[in-house]
Amino acid sequence: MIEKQKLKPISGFPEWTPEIRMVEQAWIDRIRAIFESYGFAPIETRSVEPVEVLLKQGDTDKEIYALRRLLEEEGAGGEPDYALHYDLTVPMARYVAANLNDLTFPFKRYQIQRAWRGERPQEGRFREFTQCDIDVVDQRDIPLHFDAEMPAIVYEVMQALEVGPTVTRINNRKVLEGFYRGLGVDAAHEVIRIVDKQDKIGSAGVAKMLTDDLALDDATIAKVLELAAIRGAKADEVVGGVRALGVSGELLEQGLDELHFVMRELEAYPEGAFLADLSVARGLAYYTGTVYEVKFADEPDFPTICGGGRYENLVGSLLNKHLPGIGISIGLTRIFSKLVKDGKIAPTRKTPTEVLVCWPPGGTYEEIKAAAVALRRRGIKTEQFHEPRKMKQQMAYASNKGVPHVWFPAVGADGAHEVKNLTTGEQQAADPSVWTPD
RNA sequence: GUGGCUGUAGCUCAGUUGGUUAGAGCGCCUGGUUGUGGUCCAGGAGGUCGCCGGUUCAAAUCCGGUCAGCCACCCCA
Repeated sequence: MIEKQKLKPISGFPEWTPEIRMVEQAWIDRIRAIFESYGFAPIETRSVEPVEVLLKQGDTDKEIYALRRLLEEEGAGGEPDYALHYDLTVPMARYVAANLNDLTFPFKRYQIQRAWRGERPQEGRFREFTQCDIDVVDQRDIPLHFDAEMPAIVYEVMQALEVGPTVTRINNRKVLEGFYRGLGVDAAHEVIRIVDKQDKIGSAGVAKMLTDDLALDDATIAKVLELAAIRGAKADEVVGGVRALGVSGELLEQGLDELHFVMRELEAYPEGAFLADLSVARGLAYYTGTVYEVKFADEPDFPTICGGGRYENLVGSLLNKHLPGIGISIGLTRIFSKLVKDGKIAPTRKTPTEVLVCWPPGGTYEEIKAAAVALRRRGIKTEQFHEPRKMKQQMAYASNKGVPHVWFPAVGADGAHEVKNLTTGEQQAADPSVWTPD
C-alpha cells in the first residue's frame, strides 16, 4: 500500500471532477473560437526547452522545473539541460526562431497549453496551470494596431466567459524609461520593479524602497510618484497629465504617442473596462513598450488574471535579427479556479451523455445495443447500460450523472421504444431513427 | 528559499482541567419483492486522530522534531 497522503492532491497541481472539467473544456472551446475569429493559428510547442533558452531573459528564475531522469546513473550529476517551460511566450519565440523559413509573417499564433513554475502555491497561484496566449511576431516593425487589438480580444473573451467585471490597466514602458531617463535616473528597470509594487505597499513604501535601494533623492522620488499616480481612461487627459510633469525626452514622447493611440482606440468600450495606469510595469524583463494587466474589477487583492505586452527583442535575441512581437496571455487556471472556489461555476452534468439506453428485464444484449447504435449513428451521445440490473438502479445511475434522457428499447417481437425525459418526468413512445434530444 | 498559522472519516467539522469500544452532517454502498430516478425509511462500509519520538499508570488532547497544507514575502497567469 502506498501512503494515503501520496494519493491526495498535490498543492498547486489542480485536478477537476468531470462535471467541472466539462465546463473548463467549454471555456477552452470558446476561447479558441474567439482567437480564431481574429485569424490566429494554433501551434503547440513541446513542454521542455533548453535551460539556456528559458534563462535567456533575465536569469532571475530558479523557479523552473528542470528535467532529470529518475534512474540516473551514479555520479552522473551536473547541470540539467532541459526544463519545463514556465510560460508560452519564450517557447513561442524559440519556435519562431526555429521555423523562420516556414512561417508567414506577421506570424499570428494562439497557444493553449500548460506551464509550470516552481513557486510556492497560494490562492490563484499554481505550479501547473494553463495559459491561453495570442502573439504577433514580425520581421518588420509591428503596427500599433495590435497594441490596441490584443487587450480588446481578451476583453471579448472575458465577456464571453462571463467571469464578472474586469479592468485592463495599460501602460507603456517607453514612457516609464523615457521619464526616468529624463530625470537622470539610469536604473530604469529597478525603478519600474519597485513602482510596480505600489498596489501592495503604497506610495510611502515605494518612496522608502527608492531611497533605501536606489538612493534616489527626494525631488526625483516625488516625480516618480507623481507619474505613478496618473491614471485615467481618456487618452488626452492621461498624456496631458504626464506632459504637465515637465519631463521631456525622445523616448518619453514616443511612448506617450503610443499610449495615446492605444487608449484612444479603447475609448469606445464601456467605462471602467480599460484604464491607463502609469504605475503598471509588469515584472518580465523583456517588455519594451505597451504592457497590459487584467484583474477582476471587484477583487483588487487577487493576482493578475491576464497579462502581456510588446517585446522588441525577445525573438530576435535568439537569432540576432530584428523580430519584434506583442502578445497577451489569459491565466485560464487562475480565473477558472477562482470562479470554482467562489461557487460561480454551475456544473450540470457529470457526463456528456445525452441519452442512456437502459436494459429492461427480459431484454437481450442485442436489443439494447441495437437501440444505442441507432441513436449514436445519428450523432446523439448515447450510453448503453452495461448490465441487466434493476430499473431502479439504472434510473438512479442516469439521474445521479445528470443524463437527461433514458431510452427504453423495444424488447421482444411486439415491443415498442419509449423515451423518458428525466427533467420533466414525461415518458412517451419514440422512434430511434427520428427522435432528437431537446 | 524566509516568516506566521493549521493538520480528527471522501467533504465540512465536533471532541482539551489527558481517562473505558473517537462522533455528527453531507457524500458513498445495500435494501424497502415483481420494468422507472430525484423524496422518505432502514442498514452498512470508511479513521494507525498527518508522521516519528518524549512526558505519563494513561495522549486525538501536553512537549519536541518532521512532513504536509494555508497565508505573507519573492515572483507572476
